Amino acid sequence: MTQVSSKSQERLSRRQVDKFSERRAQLAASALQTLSELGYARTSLREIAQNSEFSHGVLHYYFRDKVELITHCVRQYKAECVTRYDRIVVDAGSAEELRQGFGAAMAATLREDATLHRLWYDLRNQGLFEESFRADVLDIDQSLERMIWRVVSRYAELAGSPPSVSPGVAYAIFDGLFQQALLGYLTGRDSAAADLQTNVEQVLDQLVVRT
Amino acid sequence: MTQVSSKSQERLSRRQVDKFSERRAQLAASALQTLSELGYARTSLREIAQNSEFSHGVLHYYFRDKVELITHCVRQYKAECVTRYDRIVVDAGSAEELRQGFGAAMAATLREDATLHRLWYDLRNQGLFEESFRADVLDIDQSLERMIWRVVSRYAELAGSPPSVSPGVAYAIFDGLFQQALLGYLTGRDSAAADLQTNVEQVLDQLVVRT
DNA sequence: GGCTTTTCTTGACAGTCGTCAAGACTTTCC
DNA sequence: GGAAAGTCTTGACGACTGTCAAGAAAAGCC
Repeated sequence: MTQVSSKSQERLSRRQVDKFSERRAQLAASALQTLSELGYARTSLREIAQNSEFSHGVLHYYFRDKVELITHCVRQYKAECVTRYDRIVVDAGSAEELRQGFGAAMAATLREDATLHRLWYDLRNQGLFEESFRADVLDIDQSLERMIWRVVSRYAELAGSPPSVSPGVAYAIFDGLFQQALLGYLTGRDSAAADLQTNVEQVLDQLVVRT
Repeated sequence: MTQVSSKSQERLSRRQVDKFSERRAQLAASALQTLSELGYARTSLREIAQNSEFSHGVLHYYFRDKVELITHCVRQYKAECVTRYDRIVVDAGSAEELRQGFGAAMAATLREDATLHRLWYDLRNQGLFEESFRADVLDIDQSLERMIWRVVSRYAELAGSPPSVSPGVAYAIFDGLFQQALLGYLTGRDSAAADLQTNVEQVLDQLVVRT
């Protein structure tokens, strides 16, 4: 954008870059909202623009194409959710407290962010078909696995017994439980969130070897 | 199609109905293949027709619209896969045999039917967005849960200890493991199938209470 | 054989899609 | 002030979508 390197120019440039990526983030937020409402298959750029305060042409000013927009969305989504349970891990003073905090937090995000989770599973699946999203999907998935492992390993530590499963298996298990609960929740099973909490707490307990 | 009830007419009618639903099944198979290759978002009726020996117009002769076609596909898919492990359950003479058979069968279907499984997860997710698929998705999901439970409960029986989880939790756990393995397998992790087998056998063992 | 019904193809329709270019508007800078 | 750079809108393009109607082709019937 600028090749001169005077201080004022640099400051200008930086400010512009900031503004540029601020708008990118703003548009990505609109895209994220649209995607979480409609799903990948039914989301168009015009629809995204209508959920923002701009016209559809501006998307190509801030993003090269649809793939770059969605990729940016996915990355933005990741940053928000990948530390979801860290607070609970740090604050928990006992195994029991961690267990209940984790179960409650999963049930809470199921209730509050259901459409966003639904989108994540949709996009993760798109990554199985389309090469373009694959790298980001795998990256986020690994981050989520580490996030879950922080919970499980800390729980084992507090409980005084080592975990009985690998990080990958632990993640797969809680992901399976969550996905099932999401299906139930979004199809109107009222007990879905409460059941999830119960199941998560029960399973977490079984993931450390009994002494 | 016919209101006369002479025997020859009935026989004709029945033959026609059979032929009609045979062709439906044939077209649904083409659709299933296309869907499993491209995913729901990228599959069009013309593409499906190109994967069959007919032209695109014929789809509207056998199916009211796209939704009915895909719904029919999903039902057809279900019939094939919902009894996948029943043979193993019946044949297994010991807990150990069942455990290894189940692990091997899961790994085998991961390798052989990966794109079909990918499609199933895609369509299950579409059910979270689109009302139209929801009923069939939920129906199939429950069938799968029962299928898994036949394995787990039989295993517990053979092992002489009751299961430590509910049918829903058992299904969620193995579904999570399988989905993770599918992600690994389709993104080129060579050990995905072998890992799945190991994990499934290990987890199944943990799902019965130790005595 | 001809007649009727079923089956399939062709071509068109109205609409939507991602993309992009031309230009208007806004902001920034000297 | 005016020039320059950045930002946004508008309208168009070719391609693709699901749907449907008209009629050709095939099969079944007497």
